[in-house]
Amino acid sequence: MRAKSLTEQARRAQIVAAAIEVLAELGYGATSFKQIAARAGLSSTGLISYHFKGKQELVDSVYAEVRRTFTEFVLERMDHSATAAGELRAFLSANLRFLRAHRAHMVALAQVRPHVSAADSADDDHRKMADLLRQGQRRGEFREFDADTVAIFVLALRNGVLARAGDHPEVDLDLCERELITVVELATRRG
Amino acid sequence: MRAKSLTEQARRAQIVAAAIEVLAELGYGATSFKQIAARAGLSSTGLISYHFKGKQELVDSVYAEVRRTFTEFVLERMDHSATAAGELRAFLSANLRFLRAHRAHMVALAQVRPHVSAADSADDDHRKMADLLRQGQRRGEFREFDADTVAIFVLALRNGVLARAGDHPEVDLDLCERELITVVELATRRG
Amino acid sequence: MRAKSLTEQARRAQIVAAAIEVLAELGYGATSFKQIAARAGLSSTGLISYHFKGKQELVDSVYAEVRRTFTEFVLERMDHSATAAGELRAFLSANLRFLRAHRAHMVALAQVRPHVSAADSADDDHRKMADLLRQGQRRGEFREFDADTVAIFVLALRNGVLARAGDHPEVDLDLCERELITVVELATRRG
Amino acid sequence: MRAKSLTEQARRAQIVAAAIEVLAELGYGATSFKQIAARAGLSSTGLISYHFKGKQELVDSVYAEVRRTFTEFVLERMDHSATAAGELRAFLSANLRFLRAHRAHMVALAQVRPHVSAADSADDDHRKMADLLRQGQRRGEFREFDADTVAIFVLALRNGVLARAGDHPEVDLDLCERELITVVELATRRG
DNA sequence: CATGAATGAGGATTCATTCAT
DNA sequence: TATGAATGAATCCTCATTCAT
Repeated sequence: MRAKSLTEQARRAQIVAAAIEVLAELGYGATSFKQIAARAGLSSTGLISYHFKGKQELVDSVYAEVRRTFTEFVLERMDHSATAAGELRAFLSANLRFLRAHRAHMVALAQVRPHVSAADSADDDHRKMADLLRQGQRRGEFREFDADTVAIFVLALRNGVLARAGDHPEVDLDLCERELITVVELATRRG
Repeated sequence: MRAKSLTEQARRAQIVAAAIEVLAELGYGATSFKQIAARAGLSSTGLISYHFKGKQELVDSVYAEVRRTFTEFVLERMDHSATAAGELRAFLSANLRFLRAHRAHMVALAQVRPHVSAADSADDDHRKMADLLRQGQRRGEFREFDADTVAIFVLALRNGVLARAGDHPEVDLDLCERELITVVELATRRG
Repeated sequence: MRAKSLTEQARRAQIVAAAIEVLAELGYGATSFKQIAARAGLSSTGLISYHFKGKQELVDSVYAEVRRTFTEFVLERMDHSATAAGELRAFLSANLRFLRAHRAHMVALAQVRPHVSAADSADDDHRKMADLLRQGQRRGEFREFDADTVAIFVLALRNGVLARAGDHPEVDLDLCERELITVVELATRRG
Repeated sequence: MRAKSLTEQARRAQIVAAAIEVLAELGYGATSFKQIAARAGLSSTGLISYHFKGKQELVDSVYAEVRRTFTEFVLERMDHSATAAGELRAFLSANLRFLRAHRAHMVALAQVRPHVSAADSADDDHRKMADLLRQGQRRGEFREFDADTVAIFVLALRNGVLARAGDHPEVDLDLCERELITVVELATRRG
């Protein structure tokens, strides 16, 4: 595993970026190396194979890149000082804002997720969310519930809203954000 | 649109059933006529083309069949006499039980949905759910919220749970069902 | 080689008629058993295979039928009593009239000719035409020319006009007929 | 519409040449990518699809190539300085000589013409011929006739002779050429 | 590094034909 | 005889990948 040169890194990033755009526009099934190469302004699909061992590595790279961008975006907007409830709220907020800022990433993520080989890193999300919920329970902010199960719910809400909003541009994201926060609060708070 | 003979219907059903299995096991991308024919014990992919005008018709038929099975299953278990809250509860219950009874159908549905040509019948679901919620609001069972938005949430919960449980067999569906009902009740009830 | 029953004959005729229509409308390449069966109101392509040993026999039958109809039509309108020049004129006339009366047959003939297996019966035409020309020469009606070569020309004119008129409905067949007769007369007459 | 590299051009030319040979030998119906690839010494039909967007583009390319060769051949042998009658004679001459020099092209042309997508360029031929005839009439070389109709005849003669000679190698092309020129002259000249 | 030509497996689909009923 | 279901070869085409330059 040699270190990647700068050019190498730049090319990979360029290809991944193009792949994200194509995935968002055409969907996974229609996303071929040809399309990606065209979008990236490359003159040969061979270059993609040169930089990525195979389609799978490209898919995984796309996934990793979207995740990285997403995580960074969310982390910047999380409220770390405060309560678990506050963090949860911030998390949901950040997600909806990410959709507004990077819709293509969001759609590409949905397209790519079923084909990612990596030990499902959606599990990471799940674990972190469950931990946050448990923390809130220990602090007495949240009622008693099975944290793993409710973690599924919270992430399901997140994913579902993103999916719906991705397909239906008419969805009012501000309204959605407020209602989502309300719903999650009602569902989790103590008393 | 001629009537289909009995044999015809049987073959189509057999092919659709095989397609559902293959979709559930291999995913949409790997579901070729070859795979389906093999699974169905057919000697030629030509036979699929003989019974279905094209891949799209097969995909749509799979979707329709899963939907039919699903709707029937859910309807049998719905509580029509009672309150909107009761109906909502019954709906969620039925969904989880369907997953237990017909896991392959559920997974195939997820695989097939993005490729269905029919005017997105996910919108049907949405509309019905929103109507149910509005009815509950008029009857004073539910608090004030934007019904269309919360409909997104309820269906998102349903879809997310099914997806998660589809991938993670260790999920305790009974527990999941109870928590889900609790969460939705907390999120929607008045007061 | 058993004699064909009446039903058999009728069925064959029906299939051939349907084939002629399809050939005229869709061209040879798009003329499949499926199309023919549909046109003939048959419920199975198998029936075609049952009545014709293979596609080739059907093609040949179509050719034979069109030829038969055509020859009969032309013969009825030929002027047998008179001069060779008169016969030639009558032949050309009859051809153009046949096009008007049976355009589908004419087009189907053109479609089918390249695929007919029969020892090219276009040669028959050629031989007969050359004979007629030679007869005219012997009688002193026609100038000296190589009859076989000019036979090619006369038939070429016939075929070309039919082809053109088949494709271009705006062609004035009356005008065409007059000019054609004039041209052939100028080209063949003595002196 | 990017410029084609030299290799690209060469391959395309090679494939087109192979297609012409196959078309001439087997006819349109039997001319598959497989046959063409085999004839061209290619290891895969995929290569044809790589160089041509589809079968239609290949067919059109074959047509264009044959047309190009043909036009070039004829133009080189046309007598531009002289009378309309002279030009007409030169045109007919050149056509017959082309058949001798490039029989395969000629046969392939006939095979391919019905499947060419281009706005029927046989109409071009027709228009040019009619113009030539009208010019001759204005100059007093030709008798009065309907130029559009006689243009059909001239081209019909050309096509018919080529077709006949294509199928029947025993046709004496020299004789044919002389007779053809005589016939056309008799049919068109004034007085 | 980058190019673009080449490869061959695999895709859906159409077709004439066969066969049991 | 007639039906319609079944067959398997053949069609064009797309794809990821490889390789010489």
